[in-house]
Amino acid sequence: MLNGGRQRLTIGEFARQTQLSAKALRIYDETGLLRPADIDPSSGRRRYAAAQLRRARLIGMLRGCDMSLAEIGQLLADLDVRRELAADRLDRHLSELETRQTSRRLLIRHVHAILRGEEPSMFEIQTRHVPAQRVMSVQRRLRVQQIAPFVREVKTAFADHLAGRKPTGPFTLIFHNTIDNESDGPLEAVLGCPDDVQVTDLIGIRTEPAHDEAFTTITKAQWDFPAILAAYDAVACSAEVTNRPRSALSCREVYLSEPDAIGHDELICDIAFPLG
Amino acid sequence: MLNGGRQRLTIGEFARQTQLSAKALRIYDETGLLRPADIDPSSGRRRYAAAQLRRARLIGMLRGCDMSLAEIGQLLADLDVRRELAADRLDRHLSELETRQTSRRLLIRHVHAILRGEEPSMFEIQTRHVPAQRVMSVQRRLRVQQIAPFVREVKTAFADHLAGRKPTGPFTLIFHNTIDNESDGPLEAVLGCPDDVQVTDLIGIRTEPAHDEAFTTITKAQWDFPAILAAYDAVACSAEVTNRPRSALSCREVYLSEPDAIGHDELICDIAFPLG
DNA sequence: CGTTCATCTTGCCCCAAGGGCATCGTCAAG
DNA sequence: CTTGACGATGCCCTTGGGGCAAGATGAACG
Repeated sequence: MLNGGRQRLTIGEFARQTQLSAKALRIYDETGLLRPADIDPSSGRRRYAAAQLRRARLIGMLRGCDMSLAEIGQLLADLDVRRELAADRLDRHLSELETRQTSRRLLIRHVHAILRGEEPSMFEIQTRHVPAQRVMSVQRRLRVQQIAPFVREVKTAFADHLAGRKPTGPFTLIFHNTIDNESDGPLEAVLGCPDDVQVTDLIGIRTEPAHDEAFTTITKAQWDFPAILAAYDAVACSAEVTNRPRSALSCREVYLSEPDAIGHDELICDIAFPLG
Repeated sequence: MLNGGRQRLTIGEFARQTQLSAKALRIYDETGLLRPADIDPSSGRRRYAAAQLRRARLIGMLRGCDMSLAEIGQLLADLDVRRELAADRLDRHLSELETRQTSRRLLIRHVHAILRGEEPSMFEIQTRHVPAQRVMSVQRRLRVQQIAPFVREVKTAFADHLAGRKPTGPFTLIFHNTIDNESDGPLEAVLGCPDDVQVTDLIGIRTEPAHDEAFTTITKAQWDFPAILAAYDAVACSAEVTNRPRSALSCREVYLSEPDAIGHDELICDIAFPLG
């Protein structure tokens, strides 16, 4: 037989040889991740080539590593271009997994201390007064994965707008679930600025009122999700917070360092709860 | 004020103070994980007590550690009984996370070698002849989490049925995707037995045909999911398998040791592919 | 007192990555 | 030619919510 007559495997046979389910293979076909070598035009049956087994098993292993189909698709596209790109993507995925695991470990230590009835020893809670301050402000609704790009964008915009002048206060993320405005925006980024800085299309100007706040300073390792929940919990449970009424202001992260520029054990920001 | 008049928080206020979403709180209410302290009978509004903040934050942190709501519910129930039970459950969860991460790391090493174009160095593939053998057999369709209990049950049944006599072959799991219609193929557990052993309600008797097979022997660490996919891949990609036609027989795991009785670096089983 | 607007309620649809079932079409062996 | 094993498709289910709509309510303001 000629070209069209090469050995073809039915979906069941292919599934058996790849440890994948037929249903999964149909999904990989639909999403374009792994198209069968050809499809019988009369019956619609998928016919796979033996040469596709490698790719199918690779997909199965990457899924086993909790990589999403979308990311697997990108990795396979990279692989067709240059092997190193795919290897780099895999390395990035592994390092995300490791960061996440380290973070969960840290959080579980905190929860364990709580379950044993101990008071949180990993965080030192302090109190301070913050004077009123004029700030540049950008506010937006976004999902967890969109936070990092948003922060990068806003930092650039703030720096451009200051045009070389010094900010008058630290870069701060404010997590309000409530805003009297139209946008029910969860996240606001602010940066203290001199009096003569004006609004732009992107950047608003407002005055953050003076207040007291309870806070704790955390390292970059404690800042990764989900470990950061431990810090929030520690501040929220502290006597300073529970013994005074909560302020109408939302809780916030006050940055001391540039996240990309520091190591995991260096201090990165304060987790701060305004007090009423 | 008396009992009913204590300070109550609306769902929005409660959400803000716990870093949870209102939607999540409604789900925790529906599932009984965290019922509001009371509900306004006329408007149906949920009203939370300040004392519930601790439990809510605990739930948030456990979710951050990828614990399911069902398991969180069990942990909280344990917590009401005795603190140590909850702490033990948390430890078990962490150790599952660690095992999983170790396993993914191992699998990613294998995938990395593949991406670099190397041939798998972590597995030595061998070939052997397996003579025909009379076996006790139990076959069932089940999901991944059901495998361990099934194996325990079947091992006990086999041991009881042999009544002290020695099995004539190793305990083996055979993964046929091919028996029933669609879905994850059923799992068959077999154990070599003397000629006079008879069938029971649970246990069937059949003769496994003689065949050649390619196999590799793996450690317990390599046996955990998903790392075991690397071993399957290595055997499936080996010259022994690709250069000979596949047998009609399904691939299998031939056990050398009792999983619960060995350490992570000890040998546990062969991954074997029958050859045609 | 009424009005506004923020907030709350429920209900519905959506996500990934399939599992499982039913129905119907097809292929191959006896 | 029949039968039974496969395959294709479509629909509903899962987890833990996100998002939105419509309607009800509460509180603050004039």
